[in-house]
Order: sequence, then structure tokens, then C-alpha cells
Amino acid sequence: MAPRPDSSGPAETTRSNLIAAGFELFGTAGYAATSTRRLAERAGTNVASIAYHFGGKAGLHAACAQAAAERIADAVGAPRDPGAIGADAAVAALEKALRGLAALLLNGEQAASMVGFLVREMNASEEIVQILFDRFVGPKHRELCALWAAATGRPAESEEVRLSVFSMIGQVLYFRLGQPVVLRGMGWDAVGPDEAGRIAEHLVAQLRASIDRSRI
Amino acid sequence: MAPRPDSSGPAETTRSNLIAAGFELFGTAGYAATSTRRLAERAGTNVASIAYHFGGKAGLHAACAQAAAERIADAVGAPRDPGAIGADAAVAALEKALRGLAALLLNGEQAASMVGFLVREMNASEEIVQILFDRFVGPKHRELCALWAAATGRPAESEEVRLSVFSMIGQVLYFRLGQPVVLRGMGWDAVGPDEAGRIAEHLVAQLRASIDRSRI
DNA sequence: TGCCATAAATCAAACGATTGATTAATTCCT
DNA sequence: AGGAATTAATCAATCGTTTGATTTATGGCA
Repeated sequence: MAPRPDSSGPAETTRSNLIAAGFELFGTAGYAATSTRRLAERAGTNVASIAYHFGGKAGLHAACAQAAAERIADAVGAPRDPGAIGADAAVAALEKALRGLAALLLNGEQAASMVGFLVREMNASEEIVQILFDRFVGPKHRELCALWAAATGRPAESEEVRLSVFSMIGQVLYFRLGQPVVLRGMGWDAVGPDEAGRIAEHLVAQLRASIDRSRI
Repeated sequence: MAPRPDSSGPAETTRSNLIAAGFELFGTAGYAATSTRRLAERAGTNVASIAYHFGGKAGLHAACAQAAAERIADAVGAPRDPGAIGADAAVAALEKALRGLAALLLNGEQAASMVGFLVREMNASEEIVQILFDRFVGPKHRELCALWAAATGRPAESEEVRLSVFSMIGQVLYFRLGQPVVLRGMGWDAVGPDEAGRIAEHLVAQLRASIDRSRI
């Protein structure tokens, strides 16, 4: 059934084309609304290739989830133990991470379809949540909690710190997910680099306020 | 095509049953993944009733969007012009609105499917965004901006104030949308009234910090 | 290298199943 | 009786998948 588990073949382009098509179509229209024929058409190949390379539509979907998690994990960067770090340096590191996340989510059309893909399936598939969490959400969250702890002096495992990190992420994620509503509310036509930068600066200011408040 | 535009008939129960089924199935599985036969089965009626009462599957979907917007608008409460209000009273009003939003979104299983329904279609249908925004997001956002302006002394139309209100809403919305991930990160089994309360208290603290910071 | 046998990959075509919609007949209620 | 409402049955269209044949790439032998 499965073709060849390893890589490096002329069929690799077909596989990556199908995954790219999966990002776009699954991410924008959803799993059920995306037909295998449109996937194949978008990928410039035949319908049977989906079953041949991925075992079926579900297999392609799972491969898309893996690939999306991989790319975002790359963009977010490997979580590293901050170790002993000064409060000011921790704040700077948090600001840098926040700016990076905002740039990743708000700029770039490709990120939009990937994020849409992940969030759309997050509430539908427990497996996707597992992949997401194990791959980068969990480790990155722990790293940010350690930074937050170093910045405020509170224990990294405390509920307060973990909630603070989640709501920091939630803010920037909302500007991606709720973008259609945000555009109307702000009177913007689109979120370009300009608007993304202003959002990022605002979120950084919020971050500073939150840290100052919980500092001990 | 349309049966009777008005209400109050023996068929009204069929209509409301179909809309309730639409909330659950559209909200959890999405539009395309929900078949008319399952909708009818869940509603305890025949497939042809969908076409008879709503003109078709798309009509039922639109009716669900209208009903969802209506119920959430009721729960959020009619936006009222705060008028001349003291800073402290404005802060209190903001806190109350935030607590109400958190309770609405985080408690209750019914709210989950409605919010899921709305967010799912937000990026797919411009019409849904229009309904959402006109019905309560827009007016409520303006009201919250007025409160924020009264609390901080900044102009209500400024970009800073509008962004602040959006990120306040984004925080609480993320705890609903990203709930599967949040549960793992917090080590919780579910978001019950207890957890919802602790999230709300945290968000209120964040709100106070944000207001204190931008106060002039 | 040159040739062929084998495997890998792609293709058009068709399968059964399910989709949303429609029809005609039936039941319900006033 | 008579319109409103519901039902079972059926429609064409599309779904994901499979099939067998064909094309393309790979590896061994001279």
C-alpha cells in the first residue's frame, strides 16, 4: 500500500505539491468541503496519486498536519532553557518572542493558510491537538513561562504565570483568527506590514504592563 | 418557496428543532461535513422539511447564523452610550463586561457550539462577518472603547484604544477557541465554573494593568 | 556505455456510496 | 373539504476510492 517510506525520489515533488494543495484547500474550505479531485487538480497530478502516496484523503490530511507543525516549529524556533537569566534580559527575550510570533502570524499569506488549517482542525481532531502540543506549543509554552518567571520573580509552574503566557499568545492569535472582524473595527483594508507592526508594538506595550503589574 | 414568514404555527417547533440541530452539527463538524439527512434526523423530522422551511441547506445555515447572532447579542446585552462617566466607574463597567463575556464564552455547552459555529464560518463567509459586526460586535466595540477612553483619558477613536479593546476581547476568546490546547497546558481536565472563574480573575487583573499603564 | 528487465509512478475510466434537491402522495389540523 | 405540513421515494450530481493499463525511472549484466 504505502509507496516507499523514505524520501528522495522523483515522486517527492508530487507529494510536496499535494501537501501544499492540502494547506490551501483544507485550510480555507475545511476537510469535508475539499474534494480529492480539486486537491489533485491544484497539485497538478492525478486523483489516484492521493491514495498512492498517502493512502487516501485522510492520510494526506494527517501529512499536512505534520508538515504544518514542522514548519511552524521551525519558524517559532527551538525552545531553549533560558537557565539563569536576569529580569531585564528575560523581558527582552519575551518581547522578542512576541514580536516574532506576531510577524509569523500577521505577515505572510502562507502562514495564514497554515494557521487556519491548524485552528480549524484543532476542535475536530484530538490527534491534531496532540501533534500541535507535543511538537511546539508545549515546549515553547514552558520556555515562555520560564522567561516570565525570571521577569517577574514568580514561580514558573504557578497558575498565574501559565495563564499570563496563554493570554499573551491569545492576544496575537486573535488578531489572526478574528482578522475579518478586526479589519472592520479598525477601519483597515488589510493587515500589511504597517498594521502588523503597529499591532506588535501595542502587544509589546501590553506585555510590559502585565509584567510590571505582577512583578514582585 | 418560503412557507410563511411569520411565526406561531405548529411548524414552528420543526423550524426551531432544525435550527438547534444546525447549531450542533454545523458548529462542531462544519457546513460541508453536515448532511441534510443528519440534520433532519437530529431534528426529528424529514429531509424535505429543510427545503420546505428554509429553501434548502444554505437557507438553514443562514437562519442559524441569524439566530446565533441574536442569542449572543441578547447575552452580551444592548450596547448603551456610557455618556459622561467617571474613570473609576468606567473601569468597573469594563470589568463587568469582561466578566460577563468570560462567563458567556467559558461556561455552558450551548455557547461553545454557537461560538464554534460563528468562528468557523467567519473566515468562509463575508455575509456572516457582516451579520456579526452589524449585530453586536461593532456597537459593543464602540461602547467598550468609550468606556476605555473614560477610564484612561485617551480619545475613544484613537488606534491605541481600539487595539486595546480588541486584545482584551481576543484574550478571552482565545480561552474558548484554543481550549483543547489550554487544557493540556494548564493540566486541566475541563473548564468548569471553577476554572472559568480563575481565568476571569486573571483577565480582570490584566485589564487593570493595561488601563493603569495607558492612563494619563 | 548500451540494453533490457523490474519497479515506481502516473493516468483515464469506472465503481459503489452518498450528497442536496425534488416529486407525488399522505397526514394533520381547522 | 381544503390548505398546511410531513412523508417516502426518487433524481442527477458528486463524493472517495479502486482498477488496469501506460509511462517513467531504476538497477543489473554485458
